[in-house]
Amino acid sequence: MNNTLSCCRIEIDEDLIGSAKALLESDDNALMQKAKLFSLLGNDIRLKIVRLFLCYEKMCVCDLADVLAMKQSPISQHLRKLKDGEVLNSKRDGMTIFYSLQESKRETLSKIIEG
Amino acid sequence: MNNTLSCCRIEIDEDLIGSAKALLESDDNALMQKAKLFSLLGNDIRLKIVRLFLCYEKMCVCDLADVLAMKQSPISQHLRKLKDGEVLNSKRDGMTIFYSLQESKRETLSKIIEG
DNA sequence: GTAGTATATTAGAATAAACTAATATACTGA
DNA sequence: TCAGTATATTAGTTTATTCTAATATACTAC
Repeated sequence: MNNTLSCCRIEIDEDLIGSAKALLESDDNALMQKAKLFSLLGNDIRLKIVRLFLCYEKMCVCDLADVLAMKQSPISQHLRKLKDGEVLNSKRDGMTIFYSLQESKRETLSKIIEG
Repeated sequence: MNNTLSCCRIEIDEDLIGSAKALLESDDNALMQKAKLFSLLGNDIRLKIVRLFLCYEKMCVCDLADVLAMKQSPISQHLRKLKDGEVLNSKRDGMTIFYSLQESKRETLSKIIEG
C-alpha cells in the first residue's frame, strides 16, 4: 500500500525506483553542472561562438559581431554568459577585450562539440 | 572603407572574419542539430531522464514520476520533447508505454553525459 | 583635460519554456 | 459494454531567455 507511487502497476519494481534515485543522487552536482553547460551550448549563437574558439585562439566582440552578423550588444551578453559559465576568459589588450577558451575546458568542449 | 564592420579597428583581420564565417557555414546543419540536442539536455529534468536511460533499458512515465518526484504530466511533456528530438523511443506494452534510448544515440549521449 | 572608440550594462519588449490543472485517449478486464 | 488505469494533450500561468535601444564604463590619443 505504497501511496507515494504514481500508478497502481502491480509489478512495481521498487528496487528500480530506489536504485534509480540513488544513481541520480550519487552525482547530482556533476549532472547539474552538465545541464548548465548544455544549456549554454543549447543556444545557436553561443554554440557557434564556442565552436569558433575551438579554432581561433582569441577574438574580440567586434570580430564575433562581424562573423555572426549581429549587433555588439547581444554578442556581449552571450559572451558574459559564457564567461560566467566558465567557458571563456577575457583579457583586455588596450582598447580591445579579447575572449578565449578556458583551456581547462578545451578537451571537454571539443569532445562534446566536434567529437 | 568597409562599412559592414562593427568597429574601426585598424588591424582588422578580414581573413579571420571570412574564414570564420566559412567555418561556421561548412557544418551549419550539424551544429544546429547539436544545439538542439544540447538544449534538450540543458534542462535538469530531461538530463536526469536521459542519464537514467543510459543505465536502465526501459522505464514508463510512472517510474520516472516516482524517481524524480514529479507529476505525470510534466514528465510526459519532457518525454515528448525527447522523443521529438529523437533521443528516446516509446513502445506500448499493454497499458504501459515504455520509453527507451534510441540505440543509435547511445554512444553519443554516453560520451556527452558520462564521458 | 577632451573627443573618440570598444565594450558592458541596463531596462523593456517579445518570445519561449516549464509547470498546474483539467480533460482526452487508449488500453484492460469484468 | 462499462469501469478503471496509464498516458497524452491542452489551455493557462509563471518564469526565463533573447533581443533592441539607450546609456555607462574604460581605455587611447591628442
